[in-house]
Amino acid sequence: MEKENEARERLIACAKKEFLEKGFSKASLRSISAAADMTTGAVYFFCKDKNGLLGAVVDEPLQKLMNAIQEHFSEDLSADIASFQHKAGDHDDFAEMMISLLYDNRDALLILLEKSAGSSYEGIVDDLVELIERHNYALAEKYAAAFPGKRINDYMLHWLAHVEINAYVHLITHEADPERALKEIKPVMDMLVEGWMAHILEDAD
Amino acid sequence: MEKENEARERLIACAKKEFLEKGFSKASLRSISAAADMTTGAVYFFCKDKNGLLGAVVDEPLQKLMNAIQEHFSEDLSADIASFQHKAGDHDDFAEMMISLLYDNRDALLILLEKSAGSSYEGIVDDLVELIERHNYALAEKYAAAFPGKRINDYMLHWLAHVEINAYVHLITHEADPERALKEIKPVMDMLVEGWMAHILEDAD
Amino acid sequence: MEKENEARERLIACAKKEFLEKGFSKASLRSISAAADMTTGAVYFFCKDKNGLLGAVVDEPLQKLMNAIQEHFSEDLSADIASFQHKAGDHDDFAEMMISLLYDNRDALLILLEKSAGSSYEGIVDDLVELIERHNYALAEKYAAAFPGKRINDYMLHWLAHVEINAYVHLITHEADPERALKEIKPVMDMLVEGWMAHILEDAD
Amino acid sequence: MEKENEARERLIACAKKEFLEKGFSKASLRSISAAADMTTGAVYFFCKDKNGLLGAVVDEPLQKLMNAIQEHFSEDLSADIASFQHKAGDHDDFAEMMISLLYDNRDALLILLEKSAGSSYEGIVDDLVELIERHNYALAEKYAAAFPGKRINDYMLHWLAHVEINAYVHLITHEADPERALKEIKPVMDMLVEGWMAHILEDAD
DNA sequence: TATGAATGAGATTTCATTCAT
DNA sequence: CATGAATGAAATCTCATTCAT
Repeated sequence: MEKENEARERLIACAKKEFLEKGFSKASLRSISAAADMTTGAVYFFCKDKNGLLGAVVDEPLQKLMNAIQEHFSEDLSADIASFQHKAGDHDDFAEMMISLLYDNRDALLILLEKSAGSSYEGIVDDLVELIERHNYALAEKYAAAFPGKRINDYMLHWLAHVEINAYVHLITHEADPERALKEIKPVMDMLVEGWMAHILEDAD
Repeated sequence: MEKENEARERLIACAKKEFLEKGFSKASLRSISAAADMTTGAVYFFCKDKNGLLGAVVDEPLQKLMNAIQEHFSEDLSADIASFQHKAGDHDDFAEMMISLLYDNRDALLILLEKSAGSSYEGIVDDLVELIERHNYALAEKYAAAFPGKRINDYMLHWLAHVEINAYVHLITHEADPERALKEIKPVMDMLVEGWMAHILEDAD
Repeated sequence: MEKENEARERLIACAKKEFLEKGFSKASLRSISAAADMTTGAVYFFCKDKNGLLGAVVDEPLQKLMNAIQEHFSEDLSADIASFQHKAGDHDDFAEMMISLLYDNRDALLILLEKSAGSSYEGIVDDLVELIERHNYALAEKYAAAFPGKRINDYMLHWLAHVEINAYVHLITHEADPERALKEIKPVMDMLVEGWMAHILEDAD
Repeated sequence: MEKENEARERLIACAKKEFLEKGFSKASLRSISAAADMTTGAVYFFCKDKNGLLGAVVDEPLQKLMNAIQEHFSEDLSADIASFQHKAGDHDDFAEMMISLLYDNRDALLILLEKSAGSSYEGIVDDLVELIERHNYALAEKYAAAFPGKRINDYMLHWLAHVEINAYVHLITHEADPERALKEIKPVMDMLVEGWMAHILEDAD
């Protein structure tokens, strides 16, 4: 029973290695299947195609990540946000969750976020950015309500979402140790919150 | 007279288009030369190889960019930096210069910065980050001198250089109009300067 | 059962033919695969590359040849060489062995020895010459011991090794029948032995 | 006036260099003309084609060599060969002539004899062998007249012609200095003469 | 369940040669 | 006298994918 999965897991492990080293486009199914000690034909038994093989590597971590973010956001928004002072603390929670998720599946997520060009996942970073962006937009609207004569700076909003995601991408790319990563990311997130509050609104007209 | 360069320019224009659409790796010399109405052999009369063709597209803009940055930095450092308050204004100059350079050759630089994976230029963004990082490190050391008991946060320094470059990459990617671009980038740079001053130093030990 | 190797053997047979006719460099994988009734891609399923295809043709005969020579030499040297008069007879054994090996795989060895320019095998004749040369040098040193005031003529030693190898190359090139070949090679080898004994030593200074 | 030949001579010198390094087949007209600082088109002004360029390099030395050999042979045969004892001395003359000719145009002749595969000159060594062979055959017939019951060993005759030519090819390949070359070739030629006399005739059936 | 042979289309690159100017 | 642009065909090699067995 378990044996049936052995080959599949070997395949996925080898695929992960190759994708990480060469990126999706340059990865070769031949060399992956050779490394996994099977034929190219076998790959097509386990997965639909090359893109499906990438899916086998990244789908689960991706789902976990998306779910966790969305769950966090729904709590975040439904909570009564009396003051934005609490944001920093919230971000600490968010950072801890993200780092725990990211480092549990670091290789797969590195592939997904940085090495998936050419696959159906190549726009995934933009999707994440959009997710963050939508959430932050809701937040910004509440914030703006307190400042008549101000309006949301859309470019800033988009760019900050972009930077927030890339802060995590940069982190898992450059820092292998999750504990140090948590220490590194905190001032980064603080800076982003401060920047958010200082610049997310601009003068109307 | 001008006719002599016609074909070459047609080739480079078509190459630019293809690189922009597909990226270096997936760009096809066949389809480039077909679009430029010549044989693949002819491409090799004009350029050494595929990488050389990319060079023909990006080398000049790249040189201009690097020279301008380096020149700016040497002025910047040699100037007497009595107070860091002036930094914001300095950044305005830098931003204007960058935007003018970036938008004069937007397509070529988009290719260089975002679509050059697989070519000899693929590390260029990291090179630029390093350039900024070295400059900022020198700045940070002067800054740190005024705060005993503090030391430079190396991760923050590197990440901020990274973000600074990517702010410009993001800008030319998402904003086609240089005047609007200048307006968009200003609060971004302000935010980075504020973040820099607030977080570039950390408590020693 | 045997059918599984059919295509591979067809390929190797066609490659042998083409290499023999055109030499390695001018041989075309396209025309080889066309002759073998398969696509060029299929060639790369069976072999690593063009050089590997040549290997598939010549490796086995080459190994046999090298092993046989080396084995003969180790017997030859370890034997008690009381008198050099026996050399002629020894050479008969050597000649018989060589001819039997050479004519068992005549086409492959013709390719290897005369048509492999441009491949990784192109220095193989020199390697064989060196092998013979080293062996003959050891022999010459024993011989020289009996003649004080004489020393080994290095150029002659090298040239004779060269001629010995080329005598066999010439033989398989010009004589298709192994029995006649054996008859032809005998006086040639006799002449080389006589020449060796008469000229391998020169007056010291 | 002389200037007109400057470019041509530069071209030929560069061609000589490239042919020597890469051999005729792998030599590239592009790289030759680039080295000679002219366009590929210009090559076709000076020479008919690639083969003609090789001709420009080797024709003159080749003619000199052929003429000298033929002249020597006609003297040799017309002379009254009472005894074959004189042959050794004759060979000394021949050797001196050959070395003088070969080393006057060493590079060109090296190309001709060893690097002309793929060109119209690729059979030149065989032509020279045939020239020698025909001459030696005439000699052998005179020799045979003195030994009834013997006949010419055709294979030996051909092989010895082959070896004689290759002795010179080997010489210019391995020995750069003409004086040392003359010293090296003498025992080689002696050996060949002795071998000739001992083995050129075989028992008639 | 898995194999291994094979495809077919594509990739980049090189080359001798030509010819209008 | 010489150029420089261009051709066109061929070269080797790589790849994801398929399918009979």
